[in-house]
Amino acid sequence: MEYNFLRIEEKCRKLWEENGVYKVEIDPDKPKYYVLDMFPYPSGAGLHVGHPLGYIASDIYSRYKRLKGFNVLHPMGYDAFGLPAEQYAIQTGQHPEITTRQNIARYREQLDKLGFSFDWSREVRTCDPEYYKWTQWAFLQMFDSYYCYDARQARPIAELIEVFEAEGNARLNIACTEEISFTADEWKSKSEIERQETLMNYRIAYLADTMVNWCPALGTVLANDEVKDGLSERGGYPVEQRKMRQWCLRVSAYAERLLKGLDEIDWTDALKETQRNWIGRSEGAEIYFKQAKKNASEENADIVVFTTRADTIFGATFMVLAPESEYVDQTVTTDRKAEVEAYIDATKRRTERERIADRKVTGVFTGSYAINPFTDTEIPIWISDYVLAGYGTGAIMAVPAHDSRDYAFAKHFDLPIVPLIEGCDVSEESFDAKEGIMVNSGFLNGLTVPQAIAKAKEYVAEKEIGRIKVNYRLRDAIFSRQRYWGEPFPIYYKDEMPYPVALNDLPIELPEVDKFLPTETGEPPLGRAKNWKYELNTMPGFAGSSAYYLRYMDPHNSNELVSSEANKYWRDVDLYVGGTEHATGHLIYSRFWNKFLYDLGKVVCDEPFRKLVNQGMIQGRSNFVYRVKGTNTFVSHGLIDKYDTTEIHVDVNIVHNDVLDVKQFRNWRPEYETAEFILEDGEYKCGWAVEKMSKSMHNVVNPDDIVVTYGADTLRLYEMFLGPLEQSKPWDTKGIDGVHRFLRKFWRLFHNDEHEFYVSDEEASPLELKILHKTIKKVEADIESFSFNTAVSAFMICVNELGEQKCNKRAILQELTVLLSPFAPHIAEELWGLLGSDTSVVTAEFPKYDPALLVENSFEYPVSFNGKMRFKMEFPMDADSASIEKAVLANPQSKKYTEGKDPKKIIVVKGKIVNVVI
RNA sequence: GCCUUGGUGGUGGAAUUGGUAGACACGCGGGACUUAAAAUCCCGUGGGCAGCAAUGUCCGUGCGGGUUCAAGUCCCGCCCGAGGUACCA
Repeated sequence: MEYNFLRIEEKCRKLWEENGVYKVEIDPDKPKYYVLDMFPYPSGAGLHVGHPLGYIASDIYSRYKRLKGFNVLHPMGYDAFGLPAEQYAIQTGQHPEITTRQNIARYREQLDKLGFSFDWSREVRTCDPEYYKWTQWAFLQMFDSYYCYDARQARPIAELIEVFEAEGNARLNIACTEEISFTADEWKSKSEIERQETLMNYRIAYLADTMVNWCPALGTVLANDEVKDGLSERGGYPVEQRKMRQWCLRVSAYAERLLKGLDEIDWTDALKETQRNWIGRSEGAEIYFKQAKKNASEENADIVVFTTRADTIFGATFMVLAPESEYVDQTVTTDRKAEVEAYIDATKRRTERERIADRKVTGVFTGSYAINPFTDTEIPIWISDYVLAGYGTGAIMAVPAHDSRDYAFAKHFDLPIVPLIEGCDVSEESFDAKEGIMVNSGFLNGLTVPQAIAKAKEYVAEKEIGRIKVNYRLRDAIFSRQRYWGEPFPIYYKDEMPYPVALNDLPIELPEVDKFLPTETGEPPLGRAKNWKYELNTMPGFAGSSAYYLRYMDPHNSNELVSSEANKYWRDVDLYVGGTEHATGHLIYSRFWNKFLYDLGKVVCDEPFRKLVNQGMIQGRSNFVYRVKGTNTFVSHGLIDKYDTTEIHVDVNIVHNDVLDVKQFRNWRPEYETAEFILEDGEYKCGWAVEKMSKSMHNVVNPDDIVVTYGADTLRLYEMFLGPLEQSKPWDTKGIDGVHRFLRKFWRLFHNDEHEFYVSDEEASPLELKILHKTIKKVEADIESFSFNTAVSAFMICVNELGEQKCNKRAILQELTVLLSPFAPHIAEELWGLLGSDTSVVTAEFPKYDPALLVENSFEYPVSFNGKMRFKMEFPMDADSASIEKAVLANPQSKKYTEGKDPKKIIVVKGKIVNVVI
């Protein structure tokens, strides 16, 4: 009976399945623990070895927590709506639902082979109407809510209407799209449509004309986090700015809470920092600039700017408006009109990518002037695309001496530069640092920059020439997609105004269409559906993934997203494992969504994910062969300098430790059947490179292949052994043999030379117990700190040491088996059975280590002289410093290093080291 | 540019948080078993110098300084890689 992993693993899967060992129910007698993986998008390529990395880690932790007596919720599902399935559908006509279902089946098959302890009875799929019913439901709740800054929470729209009827909106401090004001009478005199339009200004899910990232190639808009460098994340197509009427979510209303919440959760600093930057809180002031009389009428509104450097206002020598700014109309003078329009037109035509690519200074003068409220001087108003319409007020006061962008602009258009900080040199570049003493700044002179900022803000507020303001970079999420394969909006239109579908009518199911393309008139694909009376857009990918962790708590509930009983028991995700790529997308939206549901009283936790661990990405490691040009001869990597060769990617699955399997290579492709090889040391050595894992580079390693060759337990251990979980690393099968060897050795501890299962009932020796308990202690500490690579090492050391002892004692092996079960569940289960247990190892108890067994009675002290370790000495554990000092000096070897001198000092660190200073 | 990370043998990576650098594994070299191979096991393996040898000795954690009895670890100044972000006022 050799270690036959294929037989063992199949047997275990069946056993677990038949006994439903991973099924979990609410159990008030046990503490809960919720371990969640970011659910995968089931792509057509199937699972590669990179996917399971995080799943293995979370599975180890889940199994560990189970052994520790926790009631562990560890579910899995699929993020099944998305672009690739739809793109495939457009190309082939195959319905995305069919391909998605096939892909899911394939994923499931692959996942099952790896021995995960998921409770599949709780599986969710975002494209399932029973699931997206609750996505639609949440949307309607947002449609029916507004955000109150004073209460710091979302409230029902009905409440707002009451206030409007009673006193208008003057006293409200609420999140809105546009600042407007009206009285109760004005509200009452509004028509139904006007009222709906007004309410739209406050809804958390609202419709608005916004600048969106439009991707013509995909025919849809994209969220900011779906655009990378001006290209779409999926497909890499150009993206341009366009004004469109779109559904949006008022995420920005939650900016402050999203920021504050970060302080309470156990995420890495790097990830929290990324979110903080994305939210981008900046404290500053809005300052009102009057337009100079000579070219302004009385009604012209003040131009409001946002600045974090109110202290520099004495150096504001001009103003700049964004080309899309609403101030453009009131400032442009008749004689400048043509030029200004030409400029605005030109900027509109440039895509974001073009703007990033060539960063030339461009701009145009409006012809108008504004009055600097601090200096009372007139300053020109310009327009330039370096000012963004979407941030602050879309207008700035330019301080060329202390802002590099303003500086470049001033130099280019020859505008005055006034330095405001003592001793700074602005002849070559601006002085952007917030340090130094103010000069040329009236009443701010002599103050330090931070003092001046505070004083200037105070002044602005006092004189009512502006107000103190906190600005956020975080923008509302665009929530419409002009796509087929997504959740339909539960919205219908009457007189062009949107109205919610009744809750009883949910879900609004995705209709059938003849093609998955936009209609001839340019409407989204849903425009093709017969008798479709609802919104034609669908929801974006992040809609379905924003609250899926709640649905797992109560996945079959048809009355509620999650029952309050289930929610009160499972509360929040204790451990969330996934990639960093979701830092500014899913992990912001989810937190927002959860906070909204929290405001509604539907969930009990404000933050959804208590602890978050990011697994690193697994990159591909490509291999190359080198063909001599014009021949079918291939040269080993060490000899390529001597030939003129072409580098060719070779399938990594026929390369082992960078050595090509020549026979398999000849069979790989027909054209290589007759290949000749120039070998070195009798082998063909391949070149290699680390690249993204992809089909075209022939470096995709499928977990199935590894499982067939080595077994799931080896794969699990190896992926953990590869290095720290958080670190990105190339996949490399070098070394997998070592891990497999460990499992075989482990197996042999229980088997005699005739391959029969054999354990002795003898009592374990103190040394054997010590080995075991040392391992228990180390492995437990490593699991707790997610240091799975060192835990695997500890197992290897343990087995080596027990092997030396020829230890096959039942007591030792029983505990060791349980200890190993989170890492290599199949082999552990099999041995557990062989040891005579009639229950599964899954339900065993994690062994407790006994500190008494680890106590040493002597310790080997390294003895150093001037910090250099020279030799070691044995001491009893209870030796005191004085006796150690004495013994060290009495040691004949010491004489050599003290060179006859008396030591100046002797440092004894108990249990650590002795250092003699000469 | 800014933020976050990381830099240790031929390779992946350890190092109890300031206390024996290189655990564990791969690879490589040597040996045992075998007709042979596979499998398995044992020994060696950072570099230099000295020695038949046990061993001794110096140098070594990206670079240059510093603090300390003691630095891979702390401080200051650089260099390089990875990820995020960027006319955010």
